[in-house]
Amino acid sequence: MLHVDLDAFFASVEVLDDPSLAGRPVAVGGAGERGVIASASYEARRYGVRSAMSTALARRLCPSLVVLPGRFERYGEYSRRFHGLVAELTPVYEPLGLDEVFADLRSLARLGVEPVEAAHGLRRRLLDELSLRSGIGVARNKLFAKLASKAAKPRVEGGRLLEGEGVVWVDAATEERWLATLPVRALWGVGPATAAKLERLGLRAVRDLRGVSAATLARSVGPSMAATLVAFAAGEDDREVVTDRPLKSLGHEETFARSLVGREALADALRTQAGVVARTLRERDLLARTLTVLVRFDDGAQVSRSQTLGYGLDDEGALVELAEALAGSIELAGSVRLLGLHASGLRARAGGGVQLRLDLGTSAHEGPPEERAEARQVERAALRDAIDEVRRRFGRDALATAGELSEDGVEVATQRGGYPVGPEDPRGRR
DNA sequence: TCTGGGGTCCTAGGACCC
DNA sequence: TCTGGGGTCCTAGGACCC
Repeated sequence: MLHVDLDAFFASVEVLDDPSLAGRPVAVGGAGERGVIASASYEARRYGVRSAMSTALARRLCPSLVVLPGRFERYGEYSRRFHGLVAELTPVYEPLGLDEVFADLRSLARLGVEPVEAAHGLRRRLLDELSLRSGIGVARNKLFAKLASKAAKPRVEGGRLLEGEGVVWVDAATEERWLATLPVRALWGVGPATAAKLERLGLRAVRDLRGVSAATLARSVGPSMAATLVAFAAGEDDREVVTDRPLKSLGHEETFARSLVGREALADALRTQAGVVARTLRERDLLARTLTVLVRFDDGAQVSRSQTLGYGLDDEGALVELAEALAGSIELAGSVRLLGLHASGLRARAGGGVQLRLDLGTSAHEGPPEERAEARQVERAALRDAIDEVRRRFGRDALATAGELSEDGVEVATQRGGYPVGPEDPRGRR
């Protein structure tokens, strides 16, 4: 098993696109008061800047830090090229996020290819062809490969940057001894909460987990995590490389620089988010059967409301309607720091088209509420497809819905017999 | 001046079906 | 009239990953 982890990926892409940043402490993340660092160059890490740290703290540690907003489409381009190089090695690979991948080299090994040599070759190509540095772990399973890639990376000690080995191979003789000394927190799936529970049982190192029964662990961390811990502590990990994982949910959430007060502000933000989620669904030809609205208040309390329908949605109007109903069932216990909208229960929109109802002659639908809602949804889907097609051919601004116009603060045209058309339009819009 | 935004998986309780 | 046990699906919340 191979695990490849790109060094400081987002920050590295920014430096590649703007060489004047080379050698300077660079971070990608939110710049505002509530911003968080997503990626930091090693120059920044020398000052103690780390990902997941608040930007405010990072700036205190490193006043010269260059903080850049994320350009995720650009990172996606680099990520696809990264995956392309891995794919030339083997088709049996599994991305984790944009900057990591597992690859199963067993079939390659049967052909006589040395996994460690393959790892060195891949690392060389990433550097030569994409100018990206990486750490690669080679081991018996995912657990050790991931631990090994971490060990292969550069690290900061006492403000000094130490070069990594680049490729680390964990062999059968050393893996057991090495694993025993690691803190439980190093294991996949053990975060702050689980580590604290284990600490209360007096379990700090992986070695401590050995000899503890799954039943004992399960009382603290649940049956699933207990089974995982027992296996990992023994160095066992039977997780396979899964080459195509279907997307299970997608969403959009936003932490506001200034918390929202009142239902009106919440509804406005929700409409914007429904637009983003609807567009993403349509871009990927997906329908969502479940919608979830998530609210976090200023005091940190978090509440969610979700509903599952008997049919899938991808239309902005329908998403807005449902999202507003869900948000309406949340008691506003203060100002809203974060608002999120998530779509799940995803399925492919068959053939890029929509099954029309045969009795869809007019919009005066009859029948039970759910059927009427479904009929409206089908109509909207057809309308939305037409709008998407017009915009694809003539540009995003070629056409706007009344809803979008009123959000812009532009007078809606119905009162005037039509929306103004032509270059003489005082608003400068066609 | 505490902590973002993209996701996955697990748990527990309730409704419902056979 | 009261009842078991197997199962699925939904909802809400939490932990974790990058």
